[in-house]
Amino acid sequence: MAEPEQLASALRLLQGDGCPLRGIFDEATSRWATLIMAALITGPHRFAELRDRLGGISEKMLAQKLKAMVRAGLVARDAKPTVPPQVTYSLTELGASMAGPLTGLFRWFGSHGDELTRAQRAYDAG
Amino acid sequence: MAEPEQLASALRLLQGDGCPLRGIFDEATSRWATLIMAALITGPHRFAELRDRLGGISEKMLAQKLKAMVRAGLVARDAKPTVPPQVTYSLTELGASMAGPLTGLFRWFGSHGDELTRAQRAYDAG
DNA sequence: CAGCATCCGACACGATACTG
DNA sequence: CAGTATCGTGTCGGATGCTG
Repeated sequence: MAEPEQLASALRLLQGDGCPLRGIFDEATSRWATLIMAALITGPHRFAELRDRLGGISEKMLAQKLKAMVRAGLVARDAKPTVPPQVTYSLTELGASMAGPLTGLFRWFGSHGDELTRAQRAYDAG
Repeated sequence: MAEPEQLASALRLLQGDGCPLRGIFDEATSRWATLIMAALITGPHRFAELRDRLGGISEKMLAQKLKAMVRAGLVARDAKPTVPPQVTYSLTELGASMAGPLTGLFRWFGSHGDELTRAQRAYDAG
């Protein structure tokens, strides 16, 4: 197969033999994290903006996921000490570097969405 | 920002206003699905091979996820009517086309894993 | 060997109410 | 506005045992 060794190493790490990356990977590719990343790719956003842009996420989950992503070094939190508080979230350099591969995935879904839904409908029909 | 329109459409779809793609996206990027895709990128595999390669997945989840991925048209199931049964899973053409963007993500994790764990450790220390 | 059925615990997630 | 606290529930996901 001769995959590039970087991929091979990623695969090995993902097999889960107590590797710490596995947890981070699960978190970073979890349901909301990818969508939050997508929302932040276009630039910094405030808490309420993210909540509105995402569609269906609860404030609890949003706060929780954002905290985890800050912890993973993907997202930067910038809180201005004003009243009312004004908190802005943005991608860190690390997060921005992940954005590239991620938008690849998003674009793929954008262009193959029809095939997916058609395949699924065909399967259900058969 | 001027993101390519394909990405914009993907983002719009992902906002979840009753869009059917959202469900498929959640499924395809769910915990095990990405890992199963990764395992299948290197070629067809049998059930037990996948179970062993994945590390930590239960047979129930594997069967369940494989079925969902077959339904989404990402994976092909080839069952030989022998005794004992011999079932091989492989990527469909659609699945293979998703593999590209996906390996991009995997490679990113392969090369930025250290930064992630370091960032997390630094956060926990602070 | 493949994989379905059943049971059950853990926790992901949402709704609501409350605080600085 | 940006969270935190608390509670309730559904789903995720593992362990075990059984079938073709």
